[in-house]
Amino acid sequence: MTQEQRRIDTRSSIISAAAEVFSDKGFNESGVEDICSQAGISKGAFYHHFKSKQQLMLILMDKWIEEVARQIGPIEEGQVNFLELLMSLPESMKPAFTKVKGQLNLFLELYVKGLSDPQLNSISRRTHEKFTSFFSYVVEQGIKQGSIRKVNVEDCSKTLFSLTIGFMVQGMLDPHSTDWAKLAKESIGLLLAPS
Amino acid sequence: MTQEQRRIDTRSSIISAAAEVFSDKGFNESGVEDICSQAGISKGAFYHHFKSKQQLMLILMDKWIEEVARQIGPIEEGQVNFLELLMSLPESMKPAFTKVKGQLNLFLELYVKGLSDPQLNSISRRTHEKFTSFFSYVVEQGIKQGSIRKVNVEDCSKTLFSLTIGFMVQGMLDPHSTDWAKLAKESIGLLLAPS
Amino acid sequence: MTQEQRRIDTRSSIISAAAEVFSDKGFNESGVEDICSQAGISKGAFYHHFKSKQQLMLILMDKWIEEVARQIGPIEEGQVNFLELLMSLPESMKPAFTKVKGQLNLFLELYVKGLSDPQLNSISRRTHEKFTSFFSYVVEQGIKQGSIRKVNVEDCSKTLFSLTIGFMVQGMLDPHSTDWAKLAKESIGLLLAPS
Amino acid sequence: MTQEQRRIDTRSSIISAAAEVFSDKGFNESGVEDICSQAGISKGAFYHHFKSKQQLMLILMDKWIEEVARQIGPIEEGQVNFLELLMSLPESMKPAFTKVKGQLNLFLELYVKGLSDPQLNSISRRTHEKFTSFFSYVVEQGIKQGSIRKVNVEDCSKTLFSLTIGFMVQGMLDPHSTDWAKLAKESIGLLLAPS
DNA sequence: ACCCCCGGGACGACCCGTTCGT
DNA sequence: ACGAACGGGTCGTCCCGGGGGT
Repeated sequence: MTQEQRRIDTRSSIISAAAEVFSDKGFNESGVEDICSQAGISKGAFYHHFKSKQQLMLILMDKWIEEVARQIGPIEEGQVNFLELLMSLPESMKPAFTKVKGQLNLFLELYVKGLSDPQLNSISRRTHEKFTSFFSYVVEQGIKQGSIRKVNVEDCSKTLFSLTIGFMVQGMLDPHSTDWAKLAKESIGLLLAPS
Repeated sequence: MTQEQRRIDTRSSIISAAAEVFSDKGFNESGVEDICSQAGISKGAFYHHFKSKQQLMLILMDKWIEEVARQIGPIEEGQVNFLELLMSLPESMKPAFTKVKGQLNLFLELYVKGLSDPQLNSISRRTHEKFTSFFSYVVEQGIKQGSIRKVNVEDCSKTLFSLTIGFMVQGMLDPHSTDWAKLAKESIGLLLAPS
Repeated sequence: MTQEQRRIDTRSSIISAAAEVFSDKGFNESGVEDICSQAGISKGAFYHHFKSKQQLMLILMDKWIEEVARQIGPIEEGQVNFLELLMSLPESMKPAFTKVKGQLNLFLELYVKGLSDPQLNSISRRTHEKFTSFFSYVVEQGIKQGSIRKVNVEDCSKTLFSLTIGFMVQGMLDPHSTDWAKLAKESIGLLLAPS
Repeated sequence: MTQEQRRIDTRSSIISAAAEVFSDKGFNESGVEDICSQAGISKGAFYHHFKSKQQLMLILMDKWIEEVARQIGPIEEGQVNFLELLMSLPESMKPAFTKVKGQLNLFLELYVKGLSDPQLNSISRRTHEKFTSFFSYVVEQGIKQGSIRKVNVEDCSKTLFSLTIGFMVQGMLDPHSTDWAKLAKESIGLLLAPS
């Protein structure tokens, strides 16, 4: 039991150390050594738990993707206005994003690398899939409900994904001069409100 | 003169070799050695012309940014419908993008890195600035003209930039299943057409 | 008793795993990990039974040497022709060698290392001693018997050892093109048959 | 020119440093670092000249093999007694061997590894070939000349190779108690002298 | 007493961007 | 413009110890 506990502790201390270090300096610029000393363990321990730096990072990304999926996932069934849900999303995710602010760097770095690097490709694809399937669902429901204009669901979710990425990027580049959440909200409104 | 010519030739051969190699393997993964052998020169020559790998890359990005600016820049004054100009932009840039397809990888990689890395930050900022100022101009004119709905110009250009980045990314992830240019066009229409 | 049995089982499973792994990949190239997983035990168990990889290997070699000694050892007292005994030795050992074919690699590797490495020196010395003392005995008897030409016994056994090693090596290098046992037999005949 | 000279100097200083270090500690036990500091150069220089530790060692072995081939190679055409040539060989090679005494360790280590390791196999094969073809030639001539008994040339050269290896090994194990060259001479005599 | 897992930390070969003498 | 040399840094591996658990 104690043994099992120790294992888990060490493992998660490595993971959170890695999250921090990667976020700080980027993947390539982070050494395994850095992560180890940050986690207070040895390289032996590191390679006992993970077979490579890359694998650790993949795991990290998986967690991130699942985390995001969990945040956008649960739509309270009930009397929701789906358009409003969508429009309020940026605002409601703001705290989540600012919390893991550093992570976003890493995530985007890897996401973009995944566009061309076959080894990381699944990161990009899965992220894309999580978001677009969510958007598709919401838009579809909104259309049924009448709160969202009749649009092509597939296309629409892709456009929404564009906005998501685009505003993320701009939010990182210049976090303060603009209220990105508000802007996103308005854009969504323009796109989807019934005329 | 011959000296001068040779100098310029070498320099540009390095640059285009770098463009190719970087695009192929990414910045970190490309060695100076690779670039040199691709350009058919020695490391001595390389460091004679550029003081570091990073500097070369910065120069490369500069060229890229200027190139893009040149492509979107010249608006034929005259009887243009500014909304249509905007809407046809994705389509008209398609060949330009597919031609330098590999470059886009590199550009996005660096652009995203620049979001957090102070050394590369100017890449991201300047790119953003080029695009948004162009969008601002066009939207402004369009509003005057009446072809574009009355919107906040600043905000609108940011939204357009979001779409630009977002569709670029998705276009790289999955170039064939969707006609991204058409989709972008429609999105722009929804956003900007006078109601 | 059950305890004791288990202990012995584990121990010998480690030993035979080591024999296999070492033979396969050589001593340096074999990791303790490899041996453990091959034996189906943990590293902890390994170090419970043996104090180091090297010690295990020493033990392994000891077994090998004793095994060989046992094979060449028992000479049926009685009406043997000692020359014929010697000449038929290569043939009769052929099956023994081909069976443990892989082992021979390891043995020679360590034997040769032992020539210069003080830590392994006893391997080489003891092997040499086992063979030469056996040869000495046989030759001596053969001379008494008259089946072997009058030669210097010491020198002769050294020459026989040379042939042993030499044909082993060549047999490994090229097992099939030549009938090494037959060749060895003839060589021995030439050397020892009474003129 | 000076540049070229420097290149050659460095290269050969690495090679001789490697010869020394390898001989001293064996291949696996020698670090690239050791070789570099022994040669008074940096790791960068090392990898500029050789692509791996292994490749360097292969080159070293090549040189060794060629060197040995050169030593046994040139048979003065003229009035030689081929049997005597063969019998005096061990004696005449004694100085050559004692000079490169340390090398022999390494050579045997690699030779034996080459028996099973495909990457090193050429070392063993080529060595074997150099020796046996030399022996074949001499024996053949000796037979024509009448100084050597009529034997199967191929088989005979293999037996001679056995003796070569066998006495080398024993000579390393115990250099002083026995006059190996003399012993080898006698063995050859027994094998090849016309009856 | 036997065995397991976890961990330690030194060290391995190799690569890299860069400088400097020619 | 060349290419030899530099030397610090990389990830990953290795052999081994020690504290829990059965």
